[in-house]
Amino acid sequence: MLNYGARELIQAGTLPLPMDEDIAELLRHATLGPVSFHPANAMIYAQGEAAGPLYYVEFGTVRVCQMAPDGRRQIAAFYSAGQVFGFEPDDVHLFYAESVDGAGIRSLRPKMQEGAAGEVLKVALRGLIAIQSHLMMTVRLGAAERLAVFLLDMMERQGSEDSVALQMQRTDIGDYLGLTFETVSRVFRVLKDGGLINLPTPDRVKVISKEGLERFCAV
Amino acid sequence: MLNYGARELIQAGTLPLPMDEDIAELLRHATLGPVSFHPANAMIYAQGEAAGPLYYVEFGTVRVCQMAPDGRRQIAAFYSAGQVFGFEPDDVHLFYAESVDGAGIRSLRPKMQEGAAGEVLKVALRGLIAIQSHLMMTVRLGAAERLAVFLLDMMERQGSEDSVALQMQRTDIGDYLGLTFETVSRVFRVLKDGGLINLPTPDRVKVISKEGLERFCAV
DNA sequence: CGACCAATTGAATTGATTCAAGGTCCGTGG
DNA sequence: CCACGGACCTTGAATCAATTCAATTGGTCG
Repeated sequence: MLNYGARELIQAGTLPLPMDEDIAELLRHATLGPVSFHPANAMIYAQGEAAGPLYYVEFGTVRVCQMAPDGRRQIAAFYSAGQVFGFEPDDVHLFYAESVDGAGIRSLRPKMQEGAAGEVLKVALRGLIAIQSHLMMTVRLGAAERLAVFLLDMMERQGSEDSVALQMQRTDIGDYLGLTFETVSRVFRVLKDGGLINLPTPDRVKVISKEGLERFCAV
Repeated sequence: MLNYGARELIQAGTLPLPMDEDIAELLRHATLGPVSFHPANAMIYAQGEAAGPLYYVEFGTVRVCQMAPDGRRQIAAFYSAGQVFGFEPDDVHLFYAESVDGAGIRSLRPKMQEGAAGEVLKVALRGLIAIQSHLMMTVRLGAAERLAVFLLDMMERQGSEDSVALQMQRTDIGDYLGLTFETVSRVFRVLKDGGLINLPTPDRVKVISKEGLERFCAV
């Protein structure tokens, strides 16, 4: 369901994929602010703050996270150029957003009088589903499987068949996958020793066997 | 946000709470089928099957799950009397639903021509958010914390201040919390030895210190 | 060159799982 | 009525995966 109104537009995916058509449609019914630059690790909005506009990523990468009272951080999603974030189901932000690597962000205010509500909902729902299926895979998979899924998603997002640029550091990957950064590092080594990937530099992954990665995560 | 249209009606909660107003409104714009009885463990709809109507729980408990190819099962949510389930973001069921303990179910077909789409979306979104925040807590909490959160949620759902009736067995609780049934059993013992709960019977939990349980899961 | 930050690696520890018995409750049939 | 069988729950011991703690390496920028 949801085939009652929002239908076929929603597709599960582990990472929020760029969904050009819907976003384009959303942009058409919205006023975009100017590009503001957020240096690495700068906060975009805070947990607990009143939810305001949406945000459109012009360049760079953004992480949307939740902080537990014990200090542990869970990253719900990464957003990169062309994607929209800032949806939250409440008037107050339950999550906070930060620039990962220096990002250009525009505020995006849907023109409600033009009936943009439907467009907003579509994009919002897709985002929710993406986060949900990411969490679903996270709870049941082991460390190596999680990283394999992550790499395959990144390849798809970046439109590459054999390499991934990691815009975020190990700690971010860990908090996204529910692992420590040491475990992420160790798993990279396991995949490398297994001949599935290469790490020419810490922030670039050369995928040698996509099939090998896929074999891990048969979901 | 989603404060564009679906707003304040959506509230995060770990378990889908009965949301009388919204559900009542949804029922008003829908045709309800007769009550059909599903004995314990009977399937209500299958994974992969075309998504059809929604379902309203008259009595009993229902579990909505996903099966991984390796045979591991993840329960996304439990639904009990007065709740609606069967929402899925696709034309095809990504999840399957079963009766837990013998449940009476009515099919529920929204009357789209009467503009029921909005009502459906509200209820659907709340369900998604509930599942999401449940998964969010699952990934980062330890076994005892997960069970504490679960018990507190059950208390709230059942409107009790000091006891919980467990309609489901240990395996179900385990698959819901991402634990094995042995671990669930062991954690019950730990909580009991810690003086936080009592287990007069395996399916009834007497909560001695709600504060003690809450101290665990400060989220 | 030195300082700093990220990443890697190792060793010990923890937490949950797996495998393997028992124990309890309940319904059925002798 | 009691014995038996089966389903579920509990408990224990060994194992395994990931974390924690502790260096060490590598790269980058003053």
